[in-house]
Amino acid sequence: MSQRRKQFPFDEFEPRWQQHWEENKTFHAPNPGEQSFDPEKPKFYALDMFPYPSGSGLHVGHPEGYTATDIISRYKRMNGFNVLHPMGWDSFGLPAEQHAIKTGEHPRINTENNVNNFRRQLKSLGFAYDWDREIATTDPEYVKWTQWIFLQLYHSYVCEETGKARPISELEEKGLSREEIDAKRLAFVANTPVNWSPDLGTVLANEEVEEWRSKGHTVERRPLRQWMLRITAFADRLIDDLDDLDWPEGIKNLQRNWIGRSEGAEVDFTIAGEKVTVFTTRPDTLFGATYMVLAPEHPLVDKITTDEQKSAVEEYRKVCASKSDLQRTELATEKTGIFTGGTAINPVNEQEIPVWIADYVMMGYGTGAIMAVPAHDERDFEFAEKFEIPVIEVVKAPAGNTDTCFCGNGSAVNSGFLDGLATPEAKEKITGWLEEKGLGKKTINYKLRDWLFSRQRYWGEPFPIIWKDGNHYGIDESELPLLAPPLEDYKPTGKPEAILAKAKEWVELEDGSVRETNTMPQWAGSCWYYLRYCDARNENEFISKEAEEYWLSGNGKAGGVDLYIGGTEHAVLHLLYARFWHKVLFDLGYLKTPEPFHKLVNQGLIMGEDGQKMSKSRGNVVNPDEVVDLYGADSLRLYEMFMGPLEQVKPWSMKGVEGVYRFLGRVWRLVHESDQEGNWQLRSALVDAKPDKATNKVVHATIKKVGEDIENLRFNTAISQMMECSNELGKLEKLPVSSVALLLQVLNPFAPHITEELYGVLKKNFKDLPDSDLSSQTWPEYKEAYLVEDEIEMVIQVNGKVRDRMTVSKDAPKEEVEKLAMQSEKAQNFFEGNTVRKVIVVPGRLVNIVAN
RNA sequence: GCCGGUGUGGUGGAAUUGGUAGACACGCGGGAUUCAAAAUCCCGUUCCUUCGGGAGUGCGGGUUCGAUUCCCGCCGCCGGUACCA
Repeated sequence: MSQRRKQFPFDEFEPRWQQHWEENKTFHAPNPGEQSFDPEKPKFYALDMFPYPSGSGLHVGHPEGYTATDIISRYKRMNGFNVLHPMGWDSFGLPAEQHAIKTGEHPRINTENNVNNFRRQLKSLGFAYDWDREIATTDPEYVKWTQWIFLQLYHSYVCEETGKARPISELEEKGLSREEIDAKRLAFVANTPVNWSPDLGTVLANEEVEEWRSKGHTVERRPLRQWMLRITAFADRLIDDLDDLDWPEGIKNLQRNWIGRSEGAEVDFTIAGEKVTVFTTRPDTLFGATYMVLAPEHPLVDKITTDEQKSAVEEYRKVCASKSDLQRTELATEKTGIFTGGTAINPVNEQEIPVWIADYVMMGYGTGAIMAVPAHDERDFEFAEKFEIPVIEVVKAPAGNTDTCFCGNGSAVNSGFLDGLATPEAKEKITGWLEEKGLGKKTINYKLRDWLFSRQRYWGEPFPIIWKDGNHYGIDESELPLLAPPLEDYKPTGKPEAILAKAKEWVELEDGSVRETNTMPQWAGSCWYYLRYCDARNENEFISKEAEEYWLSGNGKAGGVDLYIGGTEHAVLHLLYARFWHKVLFDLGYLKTPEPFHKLVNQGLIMGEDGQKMSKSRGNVVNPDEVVDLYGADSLRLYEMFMGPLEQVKPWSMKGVEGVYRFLGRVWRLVHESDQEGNWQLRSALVDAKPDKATNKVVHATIKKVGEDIENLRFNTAISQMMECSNELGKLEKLPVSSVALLLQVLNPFAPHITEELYGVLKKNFKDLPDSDLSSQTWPEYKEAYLVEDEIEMVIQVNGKVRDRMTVSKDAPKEEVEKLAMQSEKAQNFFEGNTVRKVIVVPGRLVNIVAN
């Protein structure tokens, strides 16, 4: 292939056009206040999930989503929108730090090298980014505002009445004590069991544990003093507001499940005179509770265990403690547990039931204790079977149900005053009864935990916090950004102590106070980057009011980003965290929309040519540089979009790239032909003449379809339509220039280089064409009149099977169409001798003759 | 187990307010051009067939004049998630 002559000189003109766009700032999006800003223009904000600039550079998965937003952006621009289409770098991260550990070199250097490589690669693909807005989360100016937003969280609490974030100063005015205030902050310090990874030298958020475990790192639980963000205070809003977003239903569900809201009741049992509260979603089954289970770690276990059970209980607790959470769930093929010897009193009927401990009850969810109703809970049922505990039916299943353990809604039985009530009513009644007697209350539980926000790493934003006399204080805004000092040695301390503790001079301040040494997780920067793009160079605010109002206006929609494209891997973490921060800033009055991203689209993974996930170890990774080198940027862009539907998983194929490359070659040869020496010259078939009917039809059908397909993100079918169009134009002996120009114009968002180049050739030779680049022309309008045909082909079916075809006038009345169909000899062969029962005429499509 | 997605030629895929299944490409076969090749252009390409036709969109039913599309019941694959009480 490398020996082969190129079908068109992409290596010459692609870099030239890229330079042209850069020098002319063609894709600069003016902000309010700029001279070229036009307040009349509607805005469109198309956002890509910014990449982590890894050392290995871009792979072909990156440009999939980027090309999609690029096509939309160019298309919207041509339709008169002021388009915000930015790019930046999520540049904090562990690999740069590990590089620093190995080399002793500051991670900033490695990060910058990687960013430079990524930028070079992206520019070589001709994306219409406004590079004036480029940001990196590691830039000191960016860190400044990340820390500033943290301080907003630190200085805020959630008002219980309104559920909204409010400034801490309100609590001070009310005269709350330091402790009381600290207990309400959105950013707070907690001494809780955390996920500590010795070999990573840091703690992890619950959400991150699985990812790192799967990469082979160990994670253990231990209590540590950590910074947390009170995301649980926003749980309901994070669920409810999903309804207003145009997101894939699957992603919304993932978030709902992650937050895991469940309504139920807390019920107080009594064990040895002590109150023990359990959480249940089925308070209506209280009469069927035949035993109780505590989590092995439950603090009451020691107290209630009888002497004869003591050693067995100790033994069991030890086994549980040695298992990680993962093993505990993975090995859960069979229920295990131990009787404590103690009993609990069921508040509803004063009955004594045995108390067990078992590892299927988790200390971290609900209250760490459950009432077990084996008749109506599969886990309890399995456990009761194994340990021969009585099973009492308290919910009558609807007729016909054959479940051995019925867990659905039915009507209450064996339940005293609840008998006969349907499950929902029974729930309500028993909850009311419990509340009346002071034995329990209605509660909502969430799986979502508060966000563990501190890390012990070097390459992250330091907390803008100092400690004095055991209290923490936010530093003054004027001291931002607070950057970490360079270190001699970036190795983790090995202890659960942050690396920054090594920088004694930086940590210890003159007045005796010390700096917080933890840093923020990588998520911090990506929580608000879409805001910064709107006003990337603002030195006084994280975003100006004017920029915010213009770019992030939802225009009636919940979120200001009009289109956000990226991978599913961020379905929960990034998208949940960013929504959380956005809501805090919204409550505090800095933002006008309650949600960040109105429309979200997930691009499907691009697999290797072998159908496997691309990975270095499999050796099936395709580097875009290689593709650009062989076929050019336009071919890569076009192929990425032609592969299949954007959201679908699909395998890479170099043969497929060659296919679209050949198509672009044919487009090139609509305008050029080769002379004797093999040089390209203007094609002699090109004429400055009016197109005929058929040509107009295909060209205008293409304008229509491509426009509609872009709006619906169906790029693959848009491209096949353009292929058909160019195939048709290629057959013409006299090719009207205006038709070629129209094809180039609709192809431009997909393949911007070759189309601009060819249009440049055309306009030089045909002076009637508009004298400007395609990128500054408006999207062409199609003429409906060209699309309709006078004569149409209709199918003749007999009993639903195609037997013949006929050509009729488009205005032919039904009766005439039917008559013509009945006259078809081919059709007659199939219904001869049978009775014609009816004839169905679908105008413009077919006639079906039903006969038997 | 639960949630979401998906199943169409040798391959990627197209077609859904129910109306010609396989658009557009890839691959393959044949031809033109060439000393030859590459590139290019043209033709063919779901399967079976006694050449009349018949079958066909994961499988089995149903609704309908007509189902890839709607309904019921299964199966496979991909992704996520899991003793959450």
